[in-house]
Amino acid sequence: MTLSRITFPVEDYDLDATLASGQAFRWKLVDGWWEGVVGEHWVRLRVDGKNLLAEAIEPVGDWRWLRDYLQLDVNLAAIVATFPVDEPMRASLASCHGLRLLRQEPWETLASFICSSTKQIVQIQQIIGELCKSFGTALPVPTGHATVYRFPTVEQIAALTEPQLRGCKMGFRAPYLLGTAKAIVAGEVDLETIRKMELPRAREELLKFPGVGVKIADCVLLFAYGFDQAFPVDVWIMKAVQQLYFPKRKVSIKRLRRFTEMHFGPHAGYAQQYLFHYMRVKKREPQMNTDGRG
DNA sequence: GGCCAGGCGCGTA
DNA sequence: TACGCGCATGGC
Repeated sequence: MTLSRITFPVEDYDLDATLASGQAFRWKLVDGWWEGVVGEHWVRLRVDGKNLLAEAIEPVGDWRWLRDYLQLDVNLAAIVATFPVDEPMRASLASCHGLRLLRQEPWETLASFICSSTKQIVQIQQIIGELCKSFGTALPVPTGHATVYRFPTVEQIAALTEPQLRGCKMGFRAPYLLGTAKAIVAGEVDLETIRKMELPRAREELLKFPGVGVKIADCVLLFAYGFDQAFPVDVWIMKAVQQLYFPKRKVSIKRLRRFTEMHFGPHAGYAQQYLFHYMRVKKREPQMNTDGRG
């Protein structure tokens, strides 16, 4: 098999932060490269100065699948310019320049986040890894590299049993994933149609799936469909908004939601990702100040 | 060994 | 509408 290489000029693209930020779960750092699977392609990535290097197995075609996945044409500075100017956002941006949102395949994103509820990111990675290895189709890889697998198709998952899924350590999420796959195969909800909908209608459609509430729906809307206004509120974001914006009084989830919808602008989802990243870094390095000078 | 993790669904008030 | 709880599993 032939390996194909390409270089993309990039600016402000923090590959490490982006691929490890809990929006995608299949990337592994191997010998300084991020190795993963995008669609039916094994691929590895590295940023060197102002270049993003990519390698994949032929045939790779025009690389558009990768450009789209990595959102290389997005003008991050223009997005950041729409963020509110306040201390929490300043600190969040200071914690990480170049954090991006990916554009992932809807089914993989939906299935992954159904498996994400009350799980740590490392555990989600484990579950998804098991799922792909057990039920996904093997893909060609360069010689000397471990075999990788496609994310299982909707049909492949729908054909399984609950115990088979539980074998991937997903516990009580198994019937949710199975039910969702079956609903799609039965044509009850069409993931491609959602692409063309307005955000509220799109969210409504996703909420029809078992195991999908507002949080998981918003993750899919943001990470797969590119609805930048979607603002997933998980425990970290709850904590972030409560601590950083309302330190003196306890706010209800309802008020908190209304605040985020008003406050963060047309690219609220990006702002959310910076807040999420900031809170996680802050917990890891509690001795550091927000400006990084210690 | 208890606590928590990128929640959801359901029962009860 | 608004809580509160159980649900599997594993890292720390």
